Amino acid sequence: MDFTQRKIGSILRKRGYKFTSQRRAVLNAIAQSREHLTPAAIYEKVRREHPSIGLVTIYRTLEILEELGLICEVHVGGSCRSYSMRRPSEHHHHMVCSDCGAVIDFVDCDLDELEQKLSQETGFEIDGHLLEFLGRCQNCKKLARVAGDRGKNESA
Amino acid sequence: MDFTQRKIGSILRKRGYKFTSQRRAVLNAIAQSREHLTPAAIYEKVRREHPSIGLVTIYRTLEILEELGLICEVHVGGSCRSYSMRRPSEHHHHMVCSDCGAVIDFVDCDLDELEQKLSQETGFEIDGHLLEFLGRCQNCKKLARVAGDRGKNESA
DNA sequence: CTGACTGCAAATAGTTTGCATGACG
DNA sequence: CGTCATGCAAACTATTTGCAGTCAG
Repeated sequence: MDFTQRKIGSILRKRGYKFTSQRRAVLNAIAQSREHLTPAAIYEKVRREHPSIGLVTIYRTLEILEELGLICEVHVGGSCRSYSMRRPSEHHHHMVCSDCGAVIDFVDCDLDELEQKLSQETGFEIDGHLLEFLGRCQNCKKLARVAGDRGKNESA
Repeated sequence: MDFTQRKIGSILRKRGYKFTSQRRAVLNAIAQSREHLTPAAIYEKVRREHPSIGLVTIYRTLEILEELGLICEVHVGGSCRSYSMRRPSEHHHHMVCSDCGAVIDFVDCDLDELEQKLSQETGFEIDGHLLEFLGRCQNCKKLARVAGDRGKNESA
């Protein structure tokens, strides 16, 4: 992880926020998961080590963390509010597994050229883009193949 | 518009759905707007000519229209549930104006190469992608410039 | 200490479901 | 005519807000 707890703490404090145990727990939950998590999922995770935490706190913490750019949203696939850690200052995109929800980041996108072309053609002033690939990760692909071999009769 | 009312009617009927005046109205509302509309916005629009329509009907109609591929969702920018007409059978993407909400479609995306590369590197089996550009359309750009010239003091 | 943070309960907003009536084909 | 669609009310889910007690700095 590129952002250490310590570093995050100081980022929060610099902005006048406090680094409470709840916020630490939320951050941990997100950082420890390679998947993107919904507020509810984060709540469940955090509750294990912090049974008294309220869902409200999750929402408020997510709002702050996003404002500070410490986490970022994932869009593809149903729920529109899932979060994962952001690698510092990297412009990046997501590849989302539609089966297990795993998210792989990648940096590589050659959209500048397209961006310029579109900008010229349409007169748009382009601020940014959202690029996400949706598919199946290696693991789920394997699992699906096995299940497929076994379940050739019960195909719905 | 590439889908005529008539054609849409027959598409619906082919699938066992009926082409009611409410569905026609919803379709009209979406087709007549170059912007993407939220269910609530569609509701308001449709109510003008169809005061007794229920919001529920909007939701149910949108579900069907999306299932049939007649409309498609836009993601970028706050609300996660906005719809616009889909040009038939075109794989396309959106350019969304963050000021006025205008959506311009474009077809051109050279992501196959990137897709293959990512697929090889990560083992993902990629099903599709979501690509949206966010920016300011020509018109809003102009307006902003004028406002900016006038309001150089009152910048909030 | 003091202001920011937390958890609770309640308020909102957005979306879905059950049901009796009404309209399409 | 039968089936699917509609509109209403109510149920749900997700998210936000108000408030009094609590905690970090």
